[in-house]
Amino acid sequence: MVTARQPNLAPYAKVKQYLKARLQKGRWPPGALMPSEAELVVQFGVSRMTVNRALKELQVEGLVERVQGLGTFAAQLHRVSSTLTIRDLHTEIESRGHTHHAEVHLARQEAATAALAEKLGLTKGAAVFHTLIVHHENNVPLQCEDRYVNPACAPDYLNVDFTKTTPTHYLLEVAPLWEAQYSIEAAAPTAREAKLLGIGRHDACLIIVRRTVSRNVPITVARLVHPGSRYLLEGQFKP
Amino acid sequence: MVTARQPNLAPYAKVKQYLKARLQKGRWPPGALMPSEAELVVQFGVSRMTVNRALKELQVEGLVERVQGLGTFAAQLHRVSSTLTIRDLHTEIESRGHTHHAEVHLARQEAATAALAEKLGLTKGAAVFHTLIVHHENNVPLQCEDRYVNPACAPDYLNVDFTKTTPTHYLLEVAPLWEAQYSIEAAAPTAREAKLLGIGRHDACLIIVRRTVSRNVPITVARLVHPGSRYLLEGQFKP
DNA sequence: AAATCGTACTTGTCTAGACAAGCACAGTCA
DNA sequence: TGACTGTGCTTGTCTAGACAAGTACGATTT
Repeated sequence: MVTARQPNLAPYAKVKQYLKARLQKGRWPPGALMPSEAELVVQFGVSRMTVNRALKELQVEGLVERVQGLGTFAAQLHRVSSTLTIRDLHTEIESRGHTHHAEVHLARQEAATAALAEKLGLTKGAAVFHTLIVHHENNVPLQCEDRYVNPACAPDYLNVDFTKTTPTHYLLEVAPLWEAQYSIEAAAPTAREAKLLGIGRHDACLIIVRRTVSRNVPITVARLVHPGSRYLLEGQFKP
Repeated sequence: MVTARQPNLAPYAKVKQYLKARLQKGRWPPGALMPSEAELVVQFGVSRMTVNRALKELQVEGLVERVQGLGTFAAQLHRVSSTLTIRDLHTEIESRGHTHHAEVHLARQEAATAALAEKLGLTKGAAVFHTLIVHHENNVPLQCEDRYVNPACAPDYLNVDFTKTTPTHYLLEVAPLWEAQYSIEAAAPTAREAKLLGIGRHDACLIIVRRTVSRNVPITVARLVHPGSRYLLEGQFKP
């Protein structure tokens, strides 16, 4: 037993660390049967609940697979999955130590088209709030935010000063987030977007379309257009 | 107590469901103090370990925050984060019920440039494997895969028939995945990529650059170029 | 007034044992 | 041969109690 690295580690954490280290060293190839809870109980001299916790956490992390009646198996790791976090742009820019400012190009009430009404759970022609805001990082346009909001969720939306707070931030305050769908694609901007972002009509853009729902009521649909040359989504995966 | 929806639900799951439902209804605004474990023990007539499990799982899901000595609080939900899974392209296409085939345009050994050697943990001029493969979905080019592989991790890489198995799949078999970094951006393809994908030189592409590491040894660096009009990354967030 | 201490409450973790449920496999019976 | 049954393994879940550790707050002392 060579697990005496961290003497003050909790017992469940010791078991977990031991298994994780051996998994990484390739002790159990993907799909191989790992020691049972009973064996680990004897090996570490702890109770079964403690071993169970270690294994359950490894299962949540995707490192092992457990089957009742069969045993615990080393996971295949046949996928690269990582947590993609879409944060509030203002926060993201500030955290880089840069300055953020927003230009509000449009903020008004409109009548919903059929397609939009569908997405926001309204009827065609119902009132919706529409804002068009360009966000700058160090005075360079970074994002064109074209957003429609369900007035029922945020009646005061149009009175907010969006040069001081972002729509994302305001909406999260007003309506706690309970569901979101997004899609990411590369495409050319519309003529208007190109002009607002100060880029060419045929420059590639990274476009995120996001729809959020709170308590089963659609809140907002947003189209976020970023100049491809200035925006990068990054991520990391580590078990 | 109105939690008798699922009579056969395990006790810990009942507690969890109860709290989740009330959180969603806004019973506790973000940051509010929620019932303590002791209170829930009395309310549900279960042991503390059972309540603890329910709360711990809600914590892992990001719905509550717990502070030792203070209590359990409703989480802020001030972030949209979801698991972005990058799967093997072959599997992804097949799961859509479409056919996949690959054209191998290049598969040879080369000498590493300085930049490449850096990324693969080799010295400049060392041997690297280089493949250039175009993947088709229903005979339409979907991805141009430009990949460099560390020969130490996969000595037989160049002998694999990549019309039958994808490099991603083969490498995951040979070297279990332990770390990956990726970036996603929108940009124009190179002239060669445009030709291989059958698109215009100025059409927007979604480009994923991925670097994977196994057991602290870099395995491969890949540049995956997708025509923007034919590829979409989608995701969902739901607590 | 400021620093210290004690107390009550919280979550974090562990134990030893229990029963249920799922799976594989050997043995039995028709 | 084929269907059934028992047995021994596994994980899934629960219990009642215990001690540790962190926080807030009031009471006491300096």
